[in-house]
Amino acid sequence: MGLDDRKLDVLRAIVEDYVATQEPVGSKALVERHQLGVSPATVRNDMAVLEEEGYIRQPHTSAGRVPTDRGYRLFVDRLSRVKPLTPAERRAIERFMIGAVDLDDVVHRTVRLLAQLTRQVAVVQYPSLARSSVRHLELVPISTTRLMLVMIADTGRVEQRLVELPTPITADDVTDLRRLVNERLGGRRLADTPPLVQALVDEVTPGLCPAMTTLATVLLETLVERHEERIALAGTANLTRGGLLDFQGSLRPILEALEEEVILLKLIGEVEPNTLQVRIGDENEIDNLRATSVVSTGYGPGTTIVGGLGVLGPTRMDYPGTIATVRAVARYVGDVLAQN
Amino acid sequence: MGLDDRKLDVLRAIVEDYVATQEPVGSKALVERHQLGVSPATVRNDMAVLEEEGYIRQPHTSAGRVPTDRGYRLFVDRLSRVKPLTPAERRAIERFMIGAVDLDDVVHRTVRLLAQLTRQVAVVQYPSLARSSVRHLELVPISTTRLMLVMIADTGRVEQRLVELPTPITADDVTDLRRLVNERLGGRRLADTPPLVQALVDEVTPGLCPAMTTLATVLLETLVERHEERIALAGTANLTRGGLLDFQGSLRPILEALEEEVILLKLIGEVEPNTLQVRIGDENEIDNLRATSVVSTGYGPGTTIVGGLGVLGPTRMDYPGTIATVRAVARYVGDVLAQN
DNA sequence: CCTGGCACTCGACTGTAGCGAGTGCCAGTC
DNA sequence: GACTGGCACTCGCTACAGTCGAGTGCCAGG
Repeated sequence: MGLDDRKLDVLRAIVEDYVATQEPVGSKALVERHQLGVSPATVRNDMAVLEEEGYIRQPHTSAGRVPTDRGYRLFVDRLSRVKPLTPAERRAIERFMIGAVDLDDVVHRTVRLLAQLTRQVAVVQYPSLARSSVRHLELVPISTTRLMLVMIADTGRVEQRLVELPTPITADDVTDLRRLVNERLGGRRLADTPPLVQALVDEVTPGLCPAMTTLATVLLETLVERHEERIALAGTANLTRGGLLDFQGSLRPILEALEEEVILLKLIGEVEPNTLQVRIGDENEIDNLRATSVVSTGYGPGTTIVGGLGVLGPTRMDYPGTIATVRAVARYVGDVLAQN
Repeated sequence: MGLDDRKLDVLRAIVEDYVATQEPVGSKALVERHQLGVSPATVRNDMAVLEEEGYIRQPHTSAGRVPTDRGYRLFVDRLSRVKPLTPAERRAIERFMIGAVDLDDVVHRTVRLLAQLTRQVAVVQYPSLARSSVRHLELVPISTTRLMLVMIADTGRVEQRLVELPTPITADDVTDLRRLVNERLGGRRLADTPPLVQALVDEVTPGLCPAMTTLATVLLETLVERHEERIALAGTANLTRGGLLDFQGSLRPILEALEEEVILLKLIGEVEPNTLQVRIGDENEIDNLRATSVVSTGYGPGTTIVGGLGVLGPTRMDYPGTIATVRAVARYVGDVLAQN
């Protein structure tokens, strides 16, 4: 397909104008607002080609052009120029993180910051347990047949769970158990623990066996299998910007999708190192989100990745700006985590 | 003001029909659908009086009547008949809680259950720390100058916070500190701890004094003053039911309000024992929520109250049903908590 | 005090007409 | 061969007039 430079310029201009005005853009307006150096008629010819190739379309016969998902894709891949953050934005990012006291706090601040800067819906995954190591396991006796199991991961996450023991247990037993599980599991990656946990049961003195078995079950179940992932969300109110013009008036499916943790995880959880993903409209696998775009990336201390974060908005979004912000915030959060 | 029984019947009929159909209700339709035993003309006269008194109003001159906030208020206070839960609802509530493994789980399940049953936005406050007692304080050494402080409350809540020590500390020191804080604070209501924490600093051996001071600061700051309250939210998608007819098309302010924890707390956090609150439209103090009603109550094991829960929806809501559901769910959650 | 009847109001809907932004095409120019 | 100006055409949007009907208020009579 012969898309010469000018046609690409035209596409870029269309995307930029449409994103800015939210209105179909016509040939005349285009030459007025951009230095294309040609007449409207020429632009119209280019537009006809772009439309044939599926990069833009006309909402109605007598309206201007609007980019298609494919058009946005081309724009993102080849046409968008990097948009550096403004000093104000940089300052906002830095100021925002000062005084974060724990992981919860960091995550909450991050998600709000992202929502505010991009003026879109922001999603931040807590550091994934699957990518964490055990820093410490604490057993707190609640009663003789009840323990509170607290796991502290190296990423700062803390998970707890009540353990109902089949037989009573003494304080000394608890100390033994605590030492044992920490010896064997401490420092290990959570993903590697299942076989080790199994082994623990065989290793324990007969008297502690029932307790250890229960404990092992809980460990495996809670920390490895079940809702191991947590997610924070902010900025849903931003969906209503653009007064229902985006999303053809129905926020419903989007809000529904955003309530499902599983879906959110799919959106931002599957990240490759050093990658920033942009999923535009139809490229999203979730039907409810076919009218939205998602910009996501991974974050973590240094070069490792412990979780994902991103934003979701109308396909008509400011891609260069959003991409720059998401990338910057991810990097910054990584730095904050590295300090701990 | 002379509102005889029939006028009240008329008001009730208007509220019920309007809630069901979402359309202004006229005199003719009213006599057809309810056994009022009088003619439309009579009903019209009654309506005129009700309108004068401010209980109903006409959207346009030639339309039917719609209840005002004041009308709903009267309806809720004096006219609504108790609507018992359906067996299906009872079953849903019970089935929902089976297998809840910890407090987080209980809260999440509850909020989703509420949203599902009432088809509205549901809000559940975690058991308030202010109303909790300290069950156990755990100090986990992360490095020689870092401790993880974990507080376990009797309500099941677990809060953690990283403590950055000014001077290194030995494992034995940690043991001493742990014993000391638990001795003095264990079993105490969190609200009563501040003076005790202060006293702790003076009581410690000189070598531990700097560490204890820092620890005390963190304790006071995190556990008593700062974001001590947590909140879970679900069902925002339900705001879009009724296709933008409620809320005159602008979800914006509502979504914005729902993102503010402080606001949510105001909505459901201030509860008297054994009370169920209904705030209708204008009765809400928050401007953004003037078009909504909130039904909330407290919950807790036995007769004590540890937190609030409730739902938020359009003023045009099924009050009897919502009230019954909120009450039932609150009671049920209390029972679940009592078991722990 | 209730009722049937009647005139009236006014929003919702329909159909028509004019406007204008935007297009596609074509003949002419560099 | 690529670009341009001109022109006819399309079609959504707005305004306006007309009709319909649900619903009302009022009044006279039972």
